[in-house]
Amino acid sequence: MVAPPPITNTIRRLRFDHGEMTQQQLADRIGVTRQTVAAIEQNKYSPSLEAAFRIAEVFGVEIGQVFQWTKSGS
Amino acid sequence: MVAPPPITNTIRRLRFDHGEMTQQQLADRIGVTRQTVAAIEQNKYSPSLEAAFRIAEVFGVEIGQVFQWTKSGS
DNA sequence: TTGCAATGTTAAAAATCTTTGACTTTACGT
DNA sequence: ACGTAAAGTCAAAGATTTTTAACATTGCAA
Repeated sequence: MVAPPPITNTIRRLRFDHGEMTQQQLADRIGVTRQTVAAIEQNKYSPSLEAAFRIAEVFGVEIGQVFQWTKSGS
Repeated sequence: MVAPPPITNTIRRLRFDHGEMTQQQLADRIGVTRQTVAAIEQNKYSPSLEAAFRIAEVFGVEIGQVFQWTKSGS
């Protein structure tokens, strides 16, 4: 599949709302690479559930406040 | 898959709390196969973020009420 | 202007998730 | 006992996510 995921996110805003955290710093805290954070921010693909949990934890919010799923189709 | 994921879930309970929904019925509603639901229920692996969103929607709860992430050692 | 940190981007390989198909087991009703 | 639905399990193939490594672009400060 080459279609972008129907899931958007507010990671970029959350990073800057939290001390202008860089992609690298976020990547280090959630245990993925800088490129992975960049790709997720740009909705190239949506992360694993575990990565999503870690990101939400870093920012102290619920997963739903980081990722927005637009129930398309159906 | 080499190690079980540090994410557990309450799908089995939720299915039975919602009219004894079968794995097949849940699978149909979230767009995956029966084997995938079975594997997730048994924590063989954790699902994609999109699958997690769909499951939570079926049961009308937040992702955090379906999946529990135990922030273990990292 | 030059240098540097942050970010954007790509390709290939690795890891993980999902499907398909088949077979087994369990539980329940007749 | 038999038939059936639901669930457990497995292997191989397919799809998606992540890593690794490299190079390009942007913005800002000295």
